[in-house]
Amino acid sequence: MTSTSTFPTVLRELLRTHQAFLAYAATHVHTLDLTLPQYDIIITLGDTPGMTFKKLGEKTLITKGTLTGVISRLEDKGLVQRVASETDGRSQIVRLTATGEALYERTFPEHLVFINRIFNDYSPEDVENLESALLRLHETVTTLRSNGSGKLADETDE
Amino acid sequence: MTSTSTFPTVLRELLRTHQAFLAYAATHVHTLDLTLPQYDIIITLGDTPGMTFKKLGEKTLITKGTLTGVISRLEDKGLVQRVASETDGRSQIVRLTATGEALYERTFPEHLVFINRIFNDYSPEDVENLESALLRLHETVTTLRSNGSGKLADETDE
DNA sequence: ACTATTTCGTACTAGCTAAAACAATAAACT
DNA sequence: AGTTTATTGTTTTAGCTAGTACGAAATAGT
Repeated sequence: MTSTSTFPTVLRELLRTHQAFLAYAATHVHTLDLTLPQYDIIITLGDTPGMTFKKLGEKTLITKGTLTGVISRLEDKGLVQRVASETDGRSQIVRLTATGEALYERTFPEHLVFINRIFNDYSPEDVENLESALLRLHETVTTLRSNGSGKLADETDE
Repeated sequence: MTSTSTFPTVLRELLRTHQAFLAYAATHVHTLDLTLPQYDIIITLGDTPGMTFKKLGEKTLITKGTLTGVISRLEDKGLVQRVASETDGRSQIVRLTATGEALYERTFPEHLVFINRIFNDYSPEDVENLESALLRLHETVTTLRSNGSGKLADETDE
């Protein structure tokens, strides 16, 4: 490491790529007058009878506090609705309204085409390699986080 | 592609990995009472005579509007300062104060160790492969974005 | 039954984000 | 010179984000 580098370049590239992908996806979603998280909710609820906040948050990677706001905005737009759970007094079921379902049916196929265009020039192995490389990094980071969280300086040897 | 998948799984994994990495990096940075973007500014300015908002934004991937706020908060903490450019009446130079410089000197080495721990079990080729895979995805997305931005259905040929 | 703990969604805070509109300055062009 | 046009940083707006505290309901433990 000669390192005038700040974050190692691989990680900076992870941020850059992530950002570029979000910007790309947004170009399509914004034509629907929705934000990316909002559309993520729509396509997650599409073809389902609805689900609890908890499950919806797990699938979309949106934390519950944030989710409350996103769902409220979608409710204002008439695309989703909250229904009290019958089995659990604490839970709310979120599901698409008829309008939301119609939006999903109308736009999701073209959204898939739009997204999948990215991989036009990828072979199936290319995609798989990329995915497993990301998974490895993900798992490495997660493991580190649950172990030596916060502090370092413990030791460099081992 | 059979795809009942929402976002293709590779891309969802990109988001997840990105998110996991940020969470990991944050565990260290938060011990310094700084946010991730704030610390990113510190280490970008470290060992430099300062730079304009424009350049700082390009390096950290923070847009100018956001940058104004981040810099102001760092200024309130006494870590950076704005200096009017002598050559360009529009430009402001941002640079570390003595306190900021001291913080940088004191914390950056351990930050590097903390981040580089991620790649302990990676061979140099592993790192390089990961980086080039990300670069390929990045470039693909960027190219698509500048071409068929927004609309699809135009044509699949070219 | 009765307290204690956990879980679920909401409310609130500080902060990041992109996008658009703006004022001041600079550069380019006549 | 004087008039566009572009660039720089700030402001404003709507929205996402994590984190914390909260009330209500469920579960566990006694």
